[in-house]
Parts: sequence; structure tokens; C-alpha cells
Amino acid sequence: MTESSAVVSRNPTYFPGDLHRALLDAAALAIEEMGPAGVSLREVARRVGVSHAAPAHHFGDKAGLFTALATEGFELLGDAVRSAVAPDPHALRRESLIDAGVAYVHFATTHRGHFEIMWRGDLLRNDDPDYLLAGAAAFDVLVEAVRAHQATGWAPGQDLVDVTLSAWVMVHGVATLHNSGALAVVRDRSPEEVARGLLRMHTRALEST
Amino acid sequence: MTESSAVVSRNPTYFPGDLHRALLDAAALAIEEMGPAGVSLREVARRVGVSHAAPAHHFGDKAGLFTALATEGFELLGDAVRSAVAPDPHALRRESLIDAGVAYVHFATTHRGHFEIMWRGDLLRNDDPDYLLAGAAAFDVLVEAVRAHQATGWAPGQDLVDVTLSAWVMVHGVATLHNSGALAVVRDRSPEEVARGLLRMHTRALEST
DNA sequence: CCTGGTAGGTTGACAACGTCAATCTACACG
DNA sequence: CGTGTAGATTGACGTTGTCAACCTACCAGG
Repeated sequence: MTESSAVVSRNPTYFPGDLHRALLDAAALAIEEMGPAGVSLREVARRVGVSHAAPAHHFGDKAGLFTALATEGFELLGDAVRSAVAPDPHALRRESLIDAGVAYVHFATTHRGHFEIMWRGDLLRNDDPDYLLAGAAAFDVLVEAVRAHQATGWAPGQDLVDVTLSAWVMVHGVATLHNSGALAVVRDRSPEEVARGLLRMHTRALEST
Repeated sequence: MTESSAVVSRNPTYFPGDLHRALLDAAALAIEEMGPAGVSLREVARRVGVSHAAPAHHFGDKAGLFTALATEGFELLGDAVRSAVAPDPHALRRESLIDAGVAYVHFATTHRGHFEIMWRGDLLRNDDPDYLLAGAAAFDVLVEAVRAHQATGWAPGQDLVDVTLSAWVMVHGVATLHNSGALAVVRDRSPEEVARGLLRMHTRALEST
């Protein structure tokens, strides 16, 4: 321990562990702290402790890093919503849609680094196949939440995708307004509460249509 | 006409007309074309035909230009919603809230340059007094739209700000999802149509509560 | 041992960017 | 005619994204 207590590789060239992972984590944290516009590849490299060109080497370019982060964001978002909907897949509950929506908003507030980059087409390659696929998969999770809710007899006559779109628009509006600070100016309720209130109204409105 | 047909000032130092105005217009157009992240002060200056430092000279810095543009955006948005609500201020109509929301979405799609910058706190000074004031004024227009609707006997028991918040979240969700391209992936309906459907449901849900 | 080959990072360079101090220019006013 | 000043330019500096060239540790075959 003459040097320090940090784990240092004998090899100065090879990064100790998964640099890919470390870069994504650092990027997410940096976005959370400084906003997407304030993050540079060199800043991310500095945080991880590698050369300034290492991030570009791994992800092609800046858009590549952000695209990878956004893709991961969609996967995490899907996971979060899925586990909120179905703690037990066989127990149908009348709150599944509401819980899904609240989980969406909760993810947006607790994973700002990921969430903020997911919708910024000017910072990433929004025609990337993985990105598109992950986005579609996340939407499918929302559709499944509605289907589960509909299976309890709710809103039997409504088009599945239409109802999903309605709920999505609501929770996405809450999430983005909150993250831009606009929600706090008007009301000091938590975004999750606002979302829950909206979704309750939504489900009641379509109760037996 | 030895030179060209363009209107050229005899004076090379003074910009012919309102440079302030020209810079804002160029910035809005540039954002629409390249997204906020792709716009540089030098690019804006190039479009207008002035030196690279002229924009910063007028607006302090990049955040200053974007803040001014966002502030103008809130004013324009307020105007658009206001004139949609009350073509005749004495004619109470049951559609005033719906028209207001649709106008909100219509503005977002037809003024992307302004709308996209209005919510990006990392690119502007979101504690700027003018910016905050313009935002609050725009929200007040939404509140007035709800009040007008409520004056027809709709949703008499509901809190004014709460109902406004609900409608705002919906139309904002539609606007942002559309502008990020996500809406088109799921449904090919126009964002205005989606907003109208949502608001119709919203007004029916609270019809006599 | 040693001889390539390759994956993983580094280095150094370049143009473009935001910002700032210094400067210049045309006008207004005395 | 002289001087102040608002409006815009110039030139410089440090930072950024990107790219080509390079370097280093590891691996396989002889």
C-alpha cells in the first residue's frame, strides 16, 4: 500500500473492469448534474480517468454514446414499468394501469440522466435500430399494462393502442414538465401524485365504455 | 445594379434594420432545422451575415439568446392560445378548453424553433425574470381558458388550477412526444387530433363533478 | 523463444466553438 | 470642429468533437 488504497491494474493500457459500463454510468451521472448540453465526451473521459478519445473509441462518436445511453434507458424504463404492473402476473388488479403510469413518472425523476437523453433526437441517432427496438419494446410494456387492466373488465370497447397512447401522453407530460421545472412553479405536489390523480380520472372516464 | 439586387446599406458597420429581430428569427429557424444542440452562435451570425461575435454582443452569451427566444416563445404561445379561446370574448362556448389545448399543440408543431428551446433549462437561464414572467403569463392564459369553460357550468366543483394542470399535462405530453418523433411511430394521426380526443375525454370525465 | 495479429487505449493534431478584451466606425451633440 | 458613445468587428484564448497514427498487452502457431 505504498501507492494508495485504490485498486490499480498493473496494466496502464487496459482499463480495470468494464470501461463500456463505466462510461455509460459516468455519462448518466454527468447529464443528471449538468444537463445533456453541458456534457462533453472529454468530461466523461475525465470522470472515468481515461484519455479524452476513449469514449469516441468505444461508441464511435458523441451521438453513439448518447444513443447507447438512451437505449439502455428504454430497457430500464420497460423493466421498471413491468415490475410495477405485475409483481404477481396471475393476480389481476384494477390498479395495474395506474401503477404502470406512476412507475413511468417515478423512473423519469429517479433516472434523469437516462430519461433526459431518451427524447433528444438532436443529440443521438434516432434511426439507430437498437434504439428504435428498445423504444418499441418499452411501449409494448405499456400496452401490456393496459391489456392487463382491460382483462379485469375495464373499458372493454376501447381500442388497446388508443387507450395506451392516452395514458402515455399523460405520464410523459407530467414527467417532462416536472424535469423542466415547470411543474414545481405551479403546484408543489410530487409528480407521482399528479400522475396518479390524472390516471385515476382517466380510468374512471373510460370505466364502462 | 452593378453589384446585386439585394438591399445593401451604405454603412458596413450598422446592420440594415433590426439585428435583434433578425438574430432571433435566424436562431428559431436554425433550431427548427438542426435542433437546439446543433445551433451555434457563429452559425446564427453566419445566417444573418454579421460577424461571429455579434450575437453574443446583443444577448450577452449563448444562453442569453436562447433565453430571449424562449421568452418570446411563451408570449407567442400565450397569444395563440388566447385567440383560439376567445375569438369573441362575450360568446361563451363549451369548446373553449378543447380549442385552447389544440392551439397549444398546434403552436408546438408550427413553431418548433421556439417550442423546443422553451423547456431546455440546460441551454438557457431558467431563473431569468422575463423568462419566468412570460411562462407564468402563458400559464395564466390556460387558466383563463378553463375559467371560461367553467363559466358555462362545466365541472363546477373542481379546483381551477388542478383542472388547468390536467389539461396542460395532456397537451404538453402530446406536443413533446410528437416533436421527438415518438408519436409517429405508434400512430399516424396528427398531434392535434390526438390532443382533441384526449381533451374531449377529459372534459366529459369532469362534466358534472 | 519469437513472430505476427489484434483488441483496447493513447497521442497529437485540426477545425469549429463560446467568450472576452481591444478596436473601429458612424452618428449625435456641443 | 471635436468628442462621446452605441453598434459591430477583430483577434485571441481555451475547450470541444473527431480523426489518423501509434503504442502496448495479450494470444496463437511454429
